[in-house]
Amino acid sequence: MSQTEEFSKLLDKHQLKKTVPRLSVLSILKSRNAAVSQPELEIIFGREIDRVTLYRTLSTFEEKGIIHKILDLKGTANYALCSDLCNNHQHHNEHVHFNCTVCMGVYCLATLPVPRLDMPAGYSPQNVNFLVYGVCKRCNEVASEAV
Amino acid sequence: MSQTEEFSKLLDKHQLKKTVPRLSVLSILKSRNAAVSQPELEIIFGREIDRVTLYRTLSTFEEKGIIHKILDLKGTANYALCSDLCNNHQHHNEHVHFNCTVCMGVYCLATLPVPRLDMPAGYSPQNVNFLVYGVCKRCNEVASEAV
DNA sequence: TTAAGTGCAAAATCTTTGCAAATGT
DNA sequence: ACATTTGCAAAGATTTTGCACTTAA
Repeated sequence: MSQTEEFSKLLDKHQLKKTVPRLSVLSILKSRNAAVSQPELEIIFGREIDRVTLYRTLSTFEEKGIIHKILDLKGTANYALCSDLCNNHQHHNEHVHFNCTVCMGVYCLATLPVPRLDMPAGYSPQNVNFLVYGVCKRCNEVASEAV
Repeated sequence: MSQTEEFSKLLDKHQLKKTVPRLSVLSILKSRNAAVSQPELEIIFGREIDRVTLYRTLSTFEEKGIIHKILDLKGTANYALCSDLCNNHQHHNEHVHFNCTVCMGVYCLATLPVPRLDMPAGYSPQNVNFLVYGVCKRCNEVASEAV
């Protein structure tokens, strides 16, 4: 299935029209293996997509469970496509994210399972968000080359 | 040791002057066992402390490692006093936080240790942030009484 | 006394809202 | 043709900056 078909199907599934801004956002997010920050998306699209449209696109996608939001160190929103397991009721994006303090990139560590936790009595957990701060692989490599 | 003495010592330790805004902020945070959001602090202080002063107070406290910041569901900053283990180089606030989706409160689950994680090769972790979303004890109780 | 800290005003950002025009189905 | 979605303008909210006045040491 081509990417265009895939996106069409995805938007259809959620009764969303296939508009240029929506397809562009999906295309960018699909092309990355890291989460993309909202400011970065604004820069990528420039005048092609209005800033307000971007806000609305991202929030409808998030409501529908098409993408998920990761808040980084600075509280900036970063977005990544959800896996097929996501739906609009419960996001199963239960993997660990890594936020690099050098390049500020947000990476999904899909291979690391989120450990199980025993909540104190009375608390009903719904979702978890595990974020590790540190220096990512690429920034570590750049640092060692510079020596 | 009285609370006043305690705060004086804390501020001295970090070469910060003992001003009214700083002592007030410490006093509020000390009186809570949950983290307090910045908007809530603004409401609590009203005209007593300028909004800008509050921003500056919170950011210097965070830099010095006196308090730590937890970003909630909505990306709003919540602040809590650090334990004695914190210092300004490395915050050892490695415990799990719970963010209630009903009352929006942020609670420190100090009894729950943060599980150890094996990072993929090349990544240098510095700090972790484990946030669980759900319904807190009090909101669960209120809900069951209402039935 | 004097360096640090505060408060006010104002700038710079970020986010939301209302509505007319454009677009997808 | 019609409901949805977009883009613009403008309002609202949040955060930062500059500077004169105040305060702690």
